[in-house]
Amino acid sequence: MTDHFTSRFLDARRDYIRSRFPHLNPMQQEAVLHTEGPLLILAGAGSGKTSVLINRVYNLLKYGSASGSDVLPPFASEEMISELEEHGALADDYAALDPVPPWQILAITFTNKAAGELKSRLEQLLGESSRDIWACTFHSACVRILRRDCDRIGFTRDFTIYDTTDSLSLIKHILKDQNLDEKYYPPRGILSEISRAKGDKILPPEYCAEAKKTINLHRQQVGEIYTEYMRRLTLSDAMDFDDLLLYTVMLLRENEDVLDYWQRRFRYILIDEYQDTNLLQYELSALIAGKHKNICVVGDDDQSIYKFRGATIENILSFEDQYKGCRTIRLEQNYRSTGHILNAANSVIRNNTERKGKELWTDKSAGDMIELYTADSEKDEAQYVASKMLAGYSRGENWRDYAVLYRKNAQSSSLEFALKRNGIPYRIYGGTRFFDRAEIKDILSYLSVVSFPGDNLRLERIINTPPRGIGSKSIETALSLAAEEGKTLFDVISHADRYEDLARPAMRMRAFAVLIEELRAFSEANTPDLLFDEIIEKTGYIRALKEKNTQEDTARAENVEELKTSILTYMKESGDTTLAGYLANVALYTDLDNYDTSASAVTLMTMHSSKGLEFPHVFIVGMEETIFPSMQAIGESEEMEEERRLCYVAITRAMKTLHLVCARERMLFGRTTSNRVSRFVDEIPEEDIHKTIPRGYGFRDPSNQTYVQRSESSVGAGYGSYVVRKPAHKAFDEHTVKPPAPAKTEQKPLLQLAIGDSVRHQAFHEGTVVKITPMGNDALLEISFPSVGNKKLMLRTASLHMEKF
DNA sequence: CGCACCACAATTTTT
DNA sequence: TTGTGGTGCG
Repeated sequence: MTDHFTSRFLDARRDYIRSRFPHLNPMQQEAVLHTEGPLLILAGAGSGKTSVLINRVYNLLKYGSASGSDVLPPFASEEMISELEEHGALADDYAALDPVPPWQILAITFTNKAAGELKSRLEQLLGESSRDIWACTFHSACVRILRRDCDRIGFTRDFTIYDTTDSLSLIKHILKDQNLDEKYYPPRGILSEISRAKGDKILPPEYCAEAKKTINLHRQQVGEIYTEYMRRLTLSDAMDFDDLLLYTVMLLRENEDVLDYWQRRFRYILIDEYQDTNLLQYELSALIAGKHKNICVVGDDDQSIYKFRGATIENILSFEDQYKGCRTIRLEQNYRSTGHILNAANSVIRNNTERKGKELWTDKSAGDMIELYTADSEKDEAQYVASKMLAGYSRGENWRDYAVLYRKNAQSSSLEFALKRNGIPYRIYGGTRFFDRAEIKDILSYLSVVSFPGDNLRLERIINTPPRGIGSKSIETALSLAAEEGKTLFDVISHADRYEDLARPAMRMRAFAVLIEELRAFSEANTPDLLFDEIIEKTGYIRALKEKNTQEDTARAENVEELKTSILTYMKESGDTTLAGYLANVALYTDLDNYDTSASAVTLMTMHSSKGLEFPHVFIVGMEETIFPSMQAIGESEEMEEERRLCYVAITRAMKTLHLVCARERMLFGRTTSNRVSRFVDEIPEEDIHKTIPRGYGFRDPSNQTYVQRSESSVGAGYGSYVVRKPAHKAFDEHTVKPPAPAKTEQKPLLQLAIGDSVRHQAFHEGTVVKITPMGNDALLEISFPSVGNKKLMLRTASLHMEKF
């Protein structure tokens, strides 16, 4: 066989395999075909990276290393070449070289949701065999690795996972015990300091040593807290989120056989959102990939928005140095957004200096221009958003195609009100999470304590919930007794009668300990869902809530019921009926995992949570200095760049239309404030954005341009508008001179309605008034619309979009 | 021991 | 403005 033959065979094979991915562009194909050795994919927003990931896995499973290898199969022949070239029936078999078994692939994503999506798309493409692929987050991968060998690092198989709330409350306890003032030692700050240390692989001894050198008393004290924090976690057989990574790295570093096992096991590693990884995650991936070096990372330095929680953009910026001979592929064709939107995104991000440099392009049309609307107030801002949505809905758009993005969660409330008043269905993501609710934490604490009574933190949480006459004083006494004797709180309360100091609560404490023992015995023989019932029954938790009979407590009781659903779902989906398994799963679970794209409702979320999602129509509200960019980023160039990346992320969520909204004044911490329009708006080229200032603003812009009327037929009264044809650089003057108060809101007279009246609504069409409830100088209407069902609308708002007939 | 009231602060967030 | 946490009283 000649070299010529070899290269002909390899070419034919590669071309054949490439032809199996006709739906991908050449760059994407390259990324799919490069199977051997390190690969860095710089994937811009909307460039189809998920597609690439999935097809890469498909290629590995189907053709193995064939497309990336120069090894010939045994018995390579001329016939095989022609079969490949002609795409014959046997071509598939001839092309394959050592197909990769699914269990040798590890695909790491950042959220459970992304992992779930990856899994389901792989299953669609590959069927059954995709089951054995590890598609999970760093954290859940670590849990699985740790469970196998946790005895080597001094944990039991059933170690529990502390979430941020647990960690926070542990920190608070330690502060209290060490007589430290939360004012000078803010628990959140301490926790993120500890988290940062762990992320940089600095353990308490090293941290304390470093702190001693600095003669910084505060830091030394933090070192003490850190030491104690770790000590107590270990005592409770618990790990926090960072520990999962930390201990896994330590396990692999210190145990060659374990490292060897996992290195052999995972021949191919894929990591998504690499720009969001920290040092620990980098090290973990380097360890596992250490043998085969088949590591493929996907990321976008421009979308790195989590530096504040320890992500280091360095990982992606220096990947090429860390893996010599690495292949870098850029995916710059955007399949999501139309021209103006993309141009705006490129123009904004170009102002950052710390980046690899990447320019998105599209072969789509320019599409609609970006709209900038300058609202009066946050109320007006919200009403504008609602009106635009109603207009869209009346043109046949679906609610689910709309999203409103904002910088911080607190901005959601005015939007919520506006959407409610207008009868627009919406969903809010973020804010307080289901698993962070007190009642859920309570029940989960019961489950944890049943699983491991040595967990002082959680035992303390439930010892008097619902109230059973064990007050904080008694708990404190018991805790210090436990500390003195080196026992757990549970040990002490089990034998409370042996301690003089606990004479009074002794009976109640023992009764509680007996309750836990009984539940433990029960859990030995029963599945978690039955244990849940038993806990509710024996503790009277729901009963206590229902007795209060307030609306809030009823909602709480419902949440608790909902928790049972989560247990049942877990048991059904994983086939695992162990309590420890469920608890680990729950700790790693978040609300975003519940994100349901099929619901017919508009989406409200922070720009951060929107990463990875896309919507046909996007509104970004609060485009004002001190809000976005946020107050704390102003004057800090690194943070400003992160804000700008956030802006880039937000803009690139939009597929067809993008509305930016700023408010002339808004209520901030109970004060009316007025801020200049966001610098990011200025960074968008004039030809991509169309600035609207509502009728009634009688002020001149600095460049003395005339306002030109523009017709806006689709939206009702209140949003007819004037436009600056060649807008001034700023939407309004930079010193905060307030323009004369506009007289523009609710120019339409209120409708005079009675029950039974027929109305025609702009978006919901014809309907009949079925109920009117006066509320102050407004009224709550309930109108029956044959096309959409019953809607509750506020009279004042609805009058803008509705007429009587 | 539980509840009510007042002071105080106030991004972003996944696991 | 809103939510939280601490204190003081019943």
